[in-house]
Amino acid sequence: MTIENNINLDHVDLAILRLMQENSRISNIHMAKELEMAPSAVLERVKKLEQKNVIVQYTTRINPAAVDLKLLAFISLKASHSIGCTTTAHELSKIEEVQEVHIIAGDDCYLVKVRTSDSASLMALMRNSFSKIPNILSIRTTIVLETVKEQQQLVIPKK
Amino acid sequence: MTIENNINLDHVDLAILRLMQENSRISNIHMAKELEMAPSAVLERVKKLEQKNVIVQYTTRINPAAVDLKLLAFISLKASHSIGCTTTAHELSKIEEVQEVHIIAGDDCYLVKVRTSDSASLMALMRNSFSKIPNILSIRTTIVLETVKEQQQLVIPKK
DNA sequence: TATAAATATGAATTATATTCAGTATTAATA
DNA sequence: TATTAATACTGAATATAATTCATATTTATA
Repeated sequence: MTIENNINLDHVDLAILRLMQENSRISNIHMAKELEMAPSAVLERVKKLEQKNVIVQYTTRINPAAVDLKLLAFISLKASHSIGCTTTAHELSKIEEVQEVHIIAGDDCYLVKVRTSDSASLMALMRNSFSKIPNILSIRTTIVLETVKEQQQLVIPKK
Repeated sequence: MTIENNINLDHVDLAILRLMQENSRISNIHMAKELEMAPSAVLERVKKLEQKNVIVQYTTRINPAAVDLKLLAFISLKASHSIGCTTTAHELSKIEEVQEVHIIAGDDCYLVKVRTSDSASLMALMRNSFSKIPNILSIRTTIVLETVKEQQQLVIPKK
């Protein structure tokens, strides 16, 4: 399911992905016009992209401020290797406010992206959730002052 | 357009956001059943959320490996303050492979998220794009070995 | 409480997704 | 290269869903 094997996307597939990445609620008819083919053919390809797990999810980007998540922070964590790396990573993943967990190369072990309403709730989160995870040696928090670009989309290659 | 003023989302709005975040292609009828109200009423609320810029975009999450973007990296940049902070940030934003640009507190100035196919193309990117930006004092690259959680979604508050 | 504004309903209409049989195209194989 | 098999596309028919709108209900405000 997760691993892709014999994926071979042609330029039509890539064009579909580009369109759907830009607007997942685009109609088949609109895409079909754009691509100069029948709606049913487009639909067939989309279904195939879903099956092949090329398309992971149709989602909605929400203004964080509108739902009171104004504080964004990146947290670097170092942990002792007494427990497996993925074990700790999964502990981190369980925390609701944690949006991303990456295992990274270098001195630190994990890089975590967190959203909270404000610095007070970030503090609370550190105290109540992060500190509870065993074998963590150090925590370094980087507060984001301003986000200039946030393109959750991928740059689909030309060909 | 960007700044939210008198936004007041009730629990129905939040429920809609939760559903659409999970699946932006969910039908109105399905949502209406879930929320026990008429499809037209749901539609009206959705349109309003779009207008209010609470809903930013309907997008499609694509498996990065499927489009040959297997390398994820975070890059910390320090810059001299000879030029305004946002100027440099916008230069960084122009780079296609750059997914996110954050202005951060602390010693470094910027945190940038980048996706490329492999380390070679990351190198090339550094040489051809990042190095071209004036007044950059230092660059520190963190390679992601494995992503354990990648929830681009926000945790919509209960109430 | 009276009035206005906002929100909801449900039926009618319009638009879109989905299905499917037939056809074309492409790829594989002898 | 000819033949076959597999894959992809088309277009019409059908099913499903979005959208509109007149009316009703609820909520907020004077």
